[in-house]
Amino acid sequence: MQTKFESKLDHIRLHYKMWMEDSSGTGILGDGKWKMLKLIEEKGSMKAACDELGYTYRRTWGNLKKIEDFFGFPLLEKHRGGAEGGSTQLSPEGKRLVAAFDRFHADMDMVIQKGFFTFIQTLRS
Amino acid sequence: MQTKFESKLDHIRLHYKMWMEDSSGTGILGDGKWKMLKLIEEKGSMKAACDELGYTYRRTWGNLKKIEDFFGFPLLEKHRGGAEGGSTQLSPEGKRLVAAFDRFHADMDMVIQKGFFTFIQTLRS
DNA sequence: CATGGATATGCATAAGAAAACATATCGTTA
DNA sequence: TAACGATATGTTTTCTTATGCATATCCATG
Repeated sequence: MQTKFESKLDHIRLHYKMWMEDSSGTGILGDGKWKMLKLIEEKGSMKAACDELGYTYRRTWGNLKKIEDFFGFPLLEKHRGGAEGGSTQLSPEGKRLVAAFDRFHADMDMVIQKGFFTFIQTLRS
Repeated sequence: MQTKFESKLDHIRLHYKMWMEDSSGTGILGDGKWKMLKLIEEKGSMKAACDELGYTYRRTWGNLKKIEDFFGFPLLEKHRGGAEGGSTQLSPEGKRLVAAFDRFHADMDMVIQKGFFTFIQTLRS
């Protein structure tokens, strides 16, 4: 055993969250909404996406409204009625936003894991 | 105006949190405890640090206990009694842990800000 | 050896977020 | 044109987590 920390280091798991707020502190985009937007696009439906992620429709609807309220234009194209009851997909802007965050998130995943590895090594030696 | 996003981009602020958990999901170290540990060392007292950060002593005490319970050795050297009532400072292990997290956090601050800048630029062009 | 002020810790309460519940609306299709 | 299923949104309940409160303990110093 090198340092007192040694025996515990393997049991430490890193987590992180990134999110964006407007100047009043309202949450605009974070991991939760990001995943939700992606899944909505995949499923073609808010309800289906909520069911899969285990979120309540009510909450999701409110959260997504915040983003659109902030930007002032829709990120989602929602349709009501029809045989399927309705459907939802990303607007072109929604797609752009998600794609940008995809990239950002992928980059950060990489550097943060690397930084964490260094952190653990520091405590080890 | 280049894209629909343009007028809002200046009002978006990035936030992030990093924290570590043990395998049962108990929070070990994160921004809150990290800042608290640093301030305790600076002030030489848990109470003084809590007052400055606006945290309740009760909560802080409980949070710090979790870390020490996880590691199984003290990160703080606490002293009760005396003219000053008591005092607290970091143990050598506490200092090591804080120093390692300092470095980690500084590195991440840099890359995340850089990544965020790129994210905004992506939406701008 | 009495005092003061910080540490130590249980417990009761309040605040805030999420879940649950309830209903209305919409519009395509059978 | 009746019905179905998803979107839309207000209201209530639940739960987690922080806060507040109370009280005990400790011990260098005057």
